[in-house]
Amino acid sequence: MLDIKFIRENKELIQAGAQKKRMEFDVEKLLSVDTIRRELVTSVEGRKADQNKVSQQITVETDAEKRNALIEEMRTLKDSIKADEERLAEVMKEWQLQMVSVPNIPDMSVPEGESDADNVEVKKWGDAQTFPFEAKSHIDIMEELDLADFKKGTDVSGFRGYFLKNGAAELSLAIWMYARDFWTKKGFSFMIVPSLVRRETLFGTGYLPQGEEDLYKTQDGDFLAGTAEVATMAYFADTEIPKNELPKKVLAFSPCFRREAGSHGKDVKGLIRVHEFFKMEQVVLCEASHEESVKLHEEINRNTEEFIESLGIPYHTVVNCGGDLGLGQVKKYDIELWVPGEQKYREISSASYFHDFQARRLNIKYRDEENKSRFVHSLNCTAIPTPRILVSLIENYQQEDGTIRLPEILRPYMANKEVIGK
RNA sequence: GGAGGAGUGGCAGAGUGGUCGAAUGCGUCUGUCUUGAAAACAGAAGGCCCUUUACGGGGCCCGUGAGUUCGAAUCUCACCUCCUCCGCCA
Repeated sequence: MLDIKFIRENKELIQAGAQKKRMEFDVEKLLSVDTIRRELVTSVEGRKADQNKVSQQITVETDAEKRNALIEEMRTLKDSIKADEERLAEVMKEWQLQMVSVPNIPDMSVPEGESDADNVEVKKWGDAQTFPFEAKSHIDIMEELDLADFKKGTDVSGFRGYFLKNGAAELSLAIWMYARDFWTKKGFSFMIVPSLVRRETLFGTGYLPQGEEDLYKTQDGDFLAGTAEVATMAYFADTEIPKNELPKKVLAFSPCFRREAGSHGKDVKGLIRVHEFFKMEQVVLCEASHEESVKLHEEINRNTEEFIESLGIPYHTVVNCGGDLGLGQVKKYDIELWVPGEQKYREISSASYFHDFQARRLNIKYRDEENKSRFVHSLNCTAIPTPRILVSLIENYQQEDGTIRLPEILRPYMANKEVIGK
């Protein structure tokens, strides 16, 4: 959500932003609804003021005759107010629908482009290693070492289902605990948050009204969130955060559920794209300053890069083009890890900032230096998702004998084991 | 799942149809006093929206949304949340 006054004064910017994001949005349509809205509000409120004045003349002491006269006088006024109020309600509904569809303006530095194919590499780390033997896919490696069961996965859970077993299950726990240590050392507070969330939380974070088909829904009308960001942001909804607690940095853990509605044919095997997974997410709230947002955006993205570097997995970072940005995002980086089995980079992390887009919808405020109430800025970035991280971890660390060497940093979390074998 | 009770400002808490954006207490801020602080005394203080160059004017907000009424924190309905008891489950 953006400020309607800002939209009014910057309609060209808004329209250009929507164009850059390849989103259909007509700012003139919103503004014409807004004009009608304001005219109606002014006229209705003027008559309400009259009505209130007359009402105040009627008190307990008013005699019956005068009372009846005044009530009669107001009857036509009331009817006219009512008619316009009904019209206003309809206009407001349309106005709100338009307002939640206004795309946030992408940053100047966001490249033009249609889709993820147009994202621009901004950093590359590590060399895609060549193996002196024939490299296998994580699926083969894991099945041979009895680390996963995809057959049972689909039998039990359905399409894209999986079981993690033995060393892979332990490795998942190890990564979680290492991530928890890594980020708490950087000043993040650790939270385990719900995945089962109410509709409003998804509106607040910008996943609704668009994108409903990607979410699992319960018979009570609640949803299973696709990221811990949803509950974490909603945790702060309708609150005022003391300024000295900003920036607020949270490492949030939760199960995540995604229907992957638009990607039926893609990545149907293995652990790349699954319906149910776990994720550690960085969520940050800060003062309403573009510079602060940019600084923290770089910082949280760098955190994940460092984490990946400590695991020794080759990656590159891309800046997402306009067409690959969500409704509320101002700018986004994706970190993609090298997957030897596919000979390409696959997304592992996504870092976005929103300015006050989410905070407006969720009503998250603080008081600035002048004691003025303002909306915070919000940002988030994947810390680490499991099991997807296992794909590149296992494939990059596979050995000729079919076993998996463990990155040293993880060994303390794996009872000092060095290798995952049979 | 069944029965009952409750939701008021930063907090506690009064208010059951008009004089209530809301008593009172605590807390907060500003003065006076003081070398300074405390105490005491005096005073101030919410959000959203429309309008105005500005000063200002106006509307809405007592969990949320509808309704009754000339007039609603107060009455009616629905929903949400919390509490108590019973049932069920871990």
